[in-house]
Amino acid sequence: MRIGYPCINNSIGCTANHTFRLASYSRKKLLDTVKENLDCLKKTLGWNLEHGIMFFRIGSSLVPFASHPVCKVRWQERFSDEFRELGAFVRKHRMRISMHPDQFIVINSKDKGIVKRSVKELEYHSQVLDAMHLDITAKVQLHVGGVYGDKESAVSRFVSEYKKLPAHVKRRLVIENDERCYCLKDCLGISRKTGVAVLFDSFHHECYNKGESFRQAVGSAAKTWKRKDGRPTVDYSSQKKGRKKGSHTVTINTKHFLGFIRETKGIDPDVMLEIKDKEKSALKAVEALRKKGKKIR
DNA sequence: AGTTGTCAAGCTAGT
DNA sequence: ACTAGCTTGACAACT
Repeated sequence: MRIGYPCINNSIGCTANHTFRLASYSRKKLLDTVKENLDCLKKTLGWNLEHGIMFFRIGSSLVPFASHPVCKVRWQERFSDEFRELGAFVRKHRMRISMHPDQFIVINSKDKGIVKRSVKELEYHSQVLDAMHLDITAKVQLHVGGVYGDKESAVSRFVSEYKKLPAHVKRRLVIENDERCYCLKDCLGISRKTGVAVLFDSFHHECYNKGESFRQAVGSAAKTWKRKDGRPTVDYSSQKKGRKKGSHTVTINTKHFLGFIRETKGIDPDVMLEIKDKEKSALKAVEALRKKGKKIR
């Protein structure tokens, strides 16, 4: 079992998420920014290793505007050495990497343009992991998308768009239950139609579910993962007190977390903590699990 | 140097 | 009609 956090480490004084305004795009600006981001990513993974955190989500702006028509730079080739080195580090230490395209990526949209741009963005995400020469256990996780007042049609659009995706995208793509539109049951239905693996999000499940316990839910999602997909991964968070339903907690609630982990016994997924204070909660989680005698790689 | 409005992109529920 | 929330964070123009 690995513990991870998404996109940014606030303890090390750099981020791998530098971007810039589209209006100030230039070839040089892109190259400088990517170099800076890759340097920081290396530093972040080094810090993670030192602290026993073996799972990390790379932010989508690692290569800003990579899927935008403005970007003509062959960044995979330009930075092939850097990507390869990062990937070698990940493989050497048996770390896990994931990515999560943001909310604008909607492959079941009714708007063909949105679908097309979304596919481009999915290709970019896969290309980053490909450039690192990571096997297909490095996943790209995506929400199903919009409902548009007719879930049945929206699902069938998802299924048909999914089937058309390039193979290099499909082999990394997993779908995640969300807190409003597509619950775990919906995702499992899509999985049956497509073979796509389902990444279980515990907090979204708490917001929107069909009465399944954590244990049942984690178990049924895990069954959609094939051997080649690696250990199932789950997202974990909890509600921020006093805020709107769906707000992520600022720091980990250790008791709630350990309760969740207890429900995953025997499945032992890799756990991504979607919590605002990022690496701080990841450290708390690792420590809490070690105290319980859990083996954390 | 520090603050604040704005940023490529979408959708839904709540006010 | 408008905003919060989602991986909210980071840039860039302003005090």
